[in-house]
Amino acid sequence: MIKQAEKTYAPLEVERQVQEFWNRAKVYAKTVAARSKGEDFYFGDGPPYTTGSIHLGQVLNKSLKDAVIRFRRMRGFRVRDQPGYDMHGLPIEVQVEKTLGITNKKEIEDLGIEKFVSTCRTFAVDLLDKMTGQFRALGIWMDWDRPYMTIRNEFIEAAWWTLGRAHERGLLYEALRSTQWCSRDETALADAEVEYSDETDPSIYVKFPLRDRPAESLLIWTTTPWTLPANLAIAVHPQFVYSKVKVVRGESAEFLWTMEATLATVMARGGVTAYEVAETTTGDKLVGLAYAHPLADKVPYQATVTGEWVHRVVSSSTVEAEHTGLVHSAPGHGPEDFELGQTLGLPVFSPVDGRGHFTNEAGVYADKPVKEADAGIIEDLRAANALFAAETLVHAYGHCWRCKTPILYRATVQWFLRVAPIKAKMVDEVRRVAWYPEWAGAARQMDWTQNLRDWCLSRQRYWGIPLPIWRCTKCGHWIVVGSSDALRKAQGYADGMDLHRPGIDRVVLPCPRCREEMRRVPDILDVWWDSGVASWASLGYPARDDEFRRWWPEDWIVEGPDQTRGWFNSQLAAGVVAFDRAPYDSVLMHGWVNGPDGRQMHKSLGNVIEPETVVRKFGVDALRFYMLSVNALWDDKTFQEDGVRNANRTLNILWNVLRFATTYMVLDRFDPTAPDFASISGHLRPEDRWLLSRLEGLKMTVNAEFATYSLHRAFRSVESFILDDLSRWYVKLVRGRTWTEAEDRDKLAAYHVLFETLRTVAVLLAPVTPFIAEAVYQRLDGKKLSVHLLDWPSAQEERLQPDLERSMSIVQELVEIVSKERQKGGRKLRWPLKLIAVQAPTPEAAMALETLRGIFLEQANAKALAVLKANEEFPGMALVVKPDGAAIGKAYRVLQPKIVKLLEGRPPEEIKKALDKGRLEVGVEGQVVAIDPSMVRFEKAMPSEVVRVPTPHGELYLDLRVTPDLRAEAYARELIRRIQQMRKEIDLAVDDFLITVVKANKELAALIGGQKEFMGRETRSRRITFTDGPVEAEYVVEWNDVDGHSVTIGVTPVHMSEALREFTRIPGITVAKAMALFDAGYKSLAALRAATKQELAQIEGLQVADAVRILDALAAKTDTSIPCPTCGAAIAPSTRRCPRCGEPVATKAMPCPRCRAEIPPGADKCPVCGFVLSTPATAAPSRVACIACGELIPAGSAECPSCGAPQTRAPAPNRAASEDDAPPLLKDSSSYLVEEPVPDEAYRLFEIAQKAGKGAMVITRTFPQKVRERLGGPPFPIVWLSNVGKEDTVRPKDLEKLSLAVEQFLAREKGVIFLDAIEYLVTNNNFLTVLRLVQSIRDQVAINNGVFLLSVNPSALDPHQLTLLEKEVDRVIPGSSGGSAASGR
RNA sequence: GGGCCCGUAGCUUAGCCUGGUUGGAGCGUCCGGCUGAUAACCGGAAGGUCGCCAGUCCAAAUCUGGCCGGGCCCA
Repeated sequence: MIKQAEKTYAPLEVERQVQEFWNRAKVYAKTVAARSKGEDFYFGDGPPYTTGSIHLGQVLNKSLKDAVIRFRRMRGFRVRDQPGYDMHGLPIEVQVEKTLGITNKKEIEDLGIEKFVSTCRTFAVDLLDKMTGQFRALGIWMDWDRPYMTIRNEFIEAAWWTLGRAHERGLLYEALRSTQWCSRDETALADAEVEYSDETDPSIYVKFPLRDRPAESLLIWTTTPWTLPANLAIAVHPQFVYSKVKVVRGESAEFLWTMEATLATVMARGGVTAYEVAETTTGDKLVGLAYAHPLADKVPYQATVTGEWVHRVVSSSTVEAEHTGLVHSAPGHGPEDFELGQTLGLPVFSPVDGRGHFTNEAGVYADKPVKEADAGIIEDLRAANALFAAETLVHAYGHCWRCKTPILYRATVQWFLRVAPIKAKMVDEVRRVAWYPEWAGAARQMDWTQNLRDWCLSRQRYWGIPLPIWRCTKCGHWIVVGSSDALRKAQGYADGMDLHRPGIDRVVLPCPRCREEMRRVPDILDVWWDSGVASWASLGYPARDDEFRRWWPEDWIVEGPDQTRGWFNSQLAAGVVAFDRAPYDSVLMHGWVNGPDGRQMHKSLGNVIEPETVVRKFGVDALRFYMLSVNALWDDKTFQEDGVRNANRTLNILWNVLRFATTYMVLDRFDPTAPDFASISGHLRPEDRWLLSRLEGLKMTVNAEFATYSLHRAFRSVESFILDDLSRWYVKLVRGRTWTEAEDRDKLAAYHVLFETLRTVAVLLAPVTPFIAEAVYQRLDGKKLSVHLLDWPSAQEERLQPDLERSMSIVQELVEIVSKERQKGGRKLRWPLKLIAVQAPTPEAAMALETLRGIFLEQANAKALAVLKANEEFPGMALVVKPDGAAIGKAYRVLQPKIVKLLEGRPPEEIKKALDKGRLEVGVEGQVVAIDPSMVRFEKAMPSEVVRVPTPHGELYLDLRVTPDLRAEAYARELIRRIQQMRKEIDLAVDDFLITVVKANKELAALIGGQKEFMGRETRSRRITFTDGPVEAEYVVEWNDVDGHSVTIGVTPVHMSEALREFTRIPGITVAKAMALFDAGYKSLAALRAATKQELAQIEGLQVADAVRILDALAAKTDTSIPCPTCGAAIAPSTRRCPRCGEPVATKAMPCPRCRAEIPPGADKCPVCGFVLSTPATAAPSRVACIACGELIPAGSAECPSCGAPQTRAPAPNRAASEDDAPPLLKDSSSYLVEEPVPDEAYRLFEIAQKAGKGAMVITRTFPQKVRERLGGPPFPIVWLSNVGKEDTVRPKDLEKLSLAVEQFLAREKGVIFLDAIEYLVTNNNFLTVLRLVQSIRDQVAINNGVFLLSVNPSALDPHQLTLLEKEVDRVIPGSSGGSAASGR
């Protein structure tokens, strides 16, 4: 049933209601269940880190996921939608450290790892809950009750198993390497964990004196002075050209080796202006030169270290041609230095500890944090005369991405994944996977993958997946434990124990080689390994493989650009390690959400916007809509609150349209299922067909755009459909139709179109704005429990009407031009135009104006439209009098000038009229002069108030001249507008009436006197009076400027709408009759109850039959259905389980009808004997093909959800029987109209009644014998309508005789009167006479407890006539070819 | 230095893949209109070197190359 939408769109309230409804009716679970038979679709959720609060980027991320999941479900897929959380790692460790008030690893160990890790767990779970709450509030439908968590044992085992696979394939190794190290967290970092940001560092040029060449030095450049104590060599590029430069400063001269190419720049750095090149050579010639370490006296190691290449110039092709071209090399620090050192056999000297402090090996610098030592080192260099230049520079430098500490390079022993052997496969997989946009894969991911280096997997921390490597304390043999099974018999292992540290550290295994103890390597795994294995870990693999076999690999994943090196990469690597393939088949990469200034949101920039703030203002739907439609998903977004405001505005307009539609539908008790679409389709106006065509086009666009994830285009097209097509055009066009009082099909057609359109829009919006989509659907339709249970519509191209759309767009353009010209010419829209002409329209435009003439005139507010040929003259040309001076002068001499002036001053039409009859006599200076046709010529001219505009569709003429009639109408409209505003101000119900008094000056009153009826109709004024005295009314407003006049308007509400609504609910009581009742003093149902039949029958406009009806209706039991407490559907009071939502209705236990055992509330069957109380409504509906388009639709659908075609009335199995589904039984005292081309259903009903023992009488045109053959049964009287003139015939014109026959029959017995020849009667009589006969028979059966059954072929009657007939009966029944449901009335 | 993305009105952007009416919107500004979906809404005007320069083409916001600016990632 349609419910009126609330007056204003309150997004937060809508969200609250809908969330509450979803929870109450368990809609999410039911939506999932409804697709349980669909094709599998494995969506992989990239696990967000549990930070406790979500940011706008995550709003985009999850909204996008939600939209696609919902879309897929509506397309019939069974979607795996388990969310995930990344819960291990440094951020939580850091947070916990802060909470516990500790700052380093030692303090953690002192506190106890046990306590630390358990605090981390508590934190993580708590943060997870908070985030889940926020995601839920965003309307994200995922399986929030069972997310995958990286901290679970089964997840840990999956990570172990995968590492085991790596080991099996020989990809795991332990090595001493220069690694990126976070000194705060005291752990190694992987490439993926290093984040670059600007840092100010020293930039120094240092001289390294050559041993065997006095006064000669090598000049190097570095930004990390703290690595100089560990310097062991200086690298040159063998092919670069180097110069020995003579530099003279003061007294002394020295020689510096530096690269030739950058000589000038480098010298400038050192402030050297005078220098000369003493020698030039290539790098290879310098190799082998020995130098003295300038800090040898500060760092004892440097004084003692020996080796072939120690403190020598070495050759390296990695040296770049910048700065001095000589690179200081410290194999214990830089990765390239390390590699170089390894090949040359240099020692790995790394005098820095895990905390980033110099060790004792660093001599005087011992114990200092390395960065703090920079200044001292620079000073020492200066003192040693080794400093050439010292500056600072700002450059991108790596930081720990979790704690932001600048990284150090430090040589440590770590565990690595060897990438080289699998890289080719990874690259192939990047190529195979479908990327959206394409460059995210082909360019970005490919670039990253091709440059991959070995992956450092080990971390020296606590809160993470323990590295499953056990090593023999004696022989050093190590193994990888691939599952907890392998630990089962181990010492210290208990079944089901938590696999985290420190418990796992106590597990000891026997060494298979030497039988000694194996202990776990204390490291934990990089958290990226956690997420990398998510696609199978979340499926419980390898512990069990049922889910894995069913779902894996992921069909689709979507994340931001940071995941190129993050999750896209870790999954790819882990997938290739474990299964030789990427675990995903398609990847969508979305952009960043930046702050309003276009920069990334950062606390320090003060440009952070919290999702919560935005949601509070505009609601979740607006935010989601904005996020998914503002630009292409893969482009970065500059978040603008105005954009969300705009989205909210669009949704508000949608709501307004809904409000508009439902307001009138509810007033008219519109039932979208009856009469059905087929019977309406003949009444569709061009604008209706236009909108439906646009709707199909919209479906096509949305579907096409969804296919390539161009969601912004999909949703923008929905938006412009709502705004332009639906709200700004269609609603404007149909407004008038909804005001029609009568129950006519034209209005029903408009309702149908509005209904269909809004319903479809709700469906199309369901993925992106799930709340308002649900709200719209529930108010409109609600046949299904939720809009999210509906099937996604596919477009029917054959329903497109491109010609009509083209025509409409031409008319729209022309209307637009007219309004533009009106604005220029100062004619408001309320002032009608006399005439619009289009000259030489293009063929398209001519067709448009022909088919859509009415729309054009109405929207342009013009009285007439003329279409002119190219050579035709504008019909509104003005007549101009051209007096013939010579002819007049000849006749009247000196009077000539005065006569000419006088003639020119008179209306030309008047002169022409007189001259056409003969001659015109005018008085000049006391004389009467006669003007004959020879003295005057007439010309035609374009009046100045006619505007001529060229348009692409033809030349447009607008006649802006105002006539008294037009003026009257304009003023009437001015007053109407003001009265309407007053209605609104006193908050009067739309369908209520007024008494209106208008005080205006005589001139105005006289002008608009003729418009009273128009004004009354438009303002629902039962009476309008003009007065010149004081205005007495309930509400009076003085309008000072009604286009120049002062008018006082008084309105007094009649307050009868409530009563009218109640009264018209009684079958057969029209609005007019209801008003008669009201006027007679019956203002409520209670008042009616107190009335007697006689009293009612005496009311003017009412008949005895009406009185009977009223009293019957009041006596009858009122609607006994109750709303389902869960979903609000109307259900019978005895229902135990709601057929719509499937939720229990009963709150009390009841005894089993069979065994008397107690059946608990909500149960469907007896727990003891199994007796089934009612058929469960949730039985999965089987699907059948639509008879028209072949789309698979739920069995029992009345209409195809895709093409709208009505389905034959195959009774759906398992459907709870309701009154509407049952064959309509003929009730006594009632009249029925069966609409069908041939009277099959009517005959069937008649037969049923007859078999039930009712008396019967048939009035027919068919030969009586044939009727008897067809109906059989006991004999019954037949009135044969025929002109044959036999005794038993009645001539079709002789309605009196017919009426008499009926009267006699009813006097004899109370039976069924079946008339199947109404069309025949109509063709032979005035329709109103036939209608009166119908009324009379109807009234007679009402009084005599008979039944009147009328069969009609709808296409044989004028629709208007059909409508009138429908109004006279109690119930209209669509026949066999008409549709499926009967319409109650 | 390398890879990728972005650059269109004051702001946010569509259009670019697949070249072709006069480059569309929204916000903001100014001016108007409308009035029972209106605490709304609608229209008009002003506002554009489509980052710049070349090239291809009958034709370039769109394709190609180069440059400039911004961003992300990598070195």
